[in-house]
Amino acid sequence: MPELPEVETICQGLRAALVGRQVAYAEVLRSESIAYPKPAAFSSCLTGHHILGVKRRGKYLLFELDHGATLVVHLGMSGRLLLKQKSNGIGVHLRVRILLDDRSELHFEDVRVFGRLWYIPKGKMCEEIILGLSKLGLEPLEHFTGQDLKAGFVGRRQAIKPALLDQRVVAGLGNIYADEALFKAKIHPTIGVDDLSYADWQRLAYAIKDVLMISINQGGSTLRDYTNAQGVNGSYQHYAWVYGRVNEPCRVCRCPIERIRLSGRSCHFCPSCQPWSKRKMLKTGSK
DNA sequence: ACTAGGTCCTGGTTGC
DNA sequence: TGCAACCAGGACCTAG
Repeated sequence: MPELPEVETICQGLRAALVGRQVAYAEVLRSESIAYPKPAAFSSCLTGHHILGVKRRGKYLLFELDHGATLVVHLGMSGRLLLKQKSNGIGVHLRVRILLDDRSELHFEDVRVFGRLWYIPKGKMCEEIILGLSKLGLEPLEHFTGQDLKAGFVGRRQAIKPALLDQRVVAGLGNIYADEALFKAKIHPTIGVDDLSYADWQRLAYAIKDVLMISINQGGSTLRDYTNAQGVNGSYQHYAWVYGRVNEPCRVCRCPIERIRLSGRSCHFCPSCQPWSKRKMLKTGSK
């Protein structure tokens, strides 16, 4: 599942390979993968553009094109962007194929078809077309403090774990790194956002930055589908504190890691390092 | 305004 | 062995 570290890793790899390249042709193999404009228009609009830069915002990848246009990609659950020297047949999950002027190809593969691509023409802002992008909150790797984090949840009473998945507050966190950051900050995932102390928010902001930076240095996490643009797996999963480690001993206290269901998502934590405490807990759908 | 839960989608896993 | 049911989850939508 590509979250901020995985998208950042892909972004860095693609920037090195794609800046200066020209799109020779774009082929859409699955129309649902194109969010804007219509698939046929997407192909014709993209053709001929030079790629000037590659950036990341939250979990979105933005390819800056010449003549003021932008190609935006969200990988969703299982999307991958792979650089190929030439396509050896069409893979089952290949959704969009972009041929470049040096005969290399950029393949968008996506098993579960939750990923989307947008072509934003000159004169339009990405935020006009992509609602999710317009609402994105703080970039945790930029200036980002406990105060900022606390301010993002003012007036809310949700449990902290599902709250952290809200991209309108923190851009780029997903299920893996939300669990990891809460462990590192020693905060139980079901504690309400209105019940965290200032010290909690400070520890959490620091923990979010820390787990994201460590994962970027490991090339992200590979749990099932993810690889970088060169097809190489990430390795953060080998160092994860709690995510994907249900019933395994905590790396700090040896207490078995637990998994509950919270707002429809799996949630991993150490019941000893992240104690319930005396503070108010929110009702959860845990089983 | 906020929150929980359903939906999309497919391949892997589990259970009978 | 084979089939059906279930599970994973990011973003969006709807209902309460």
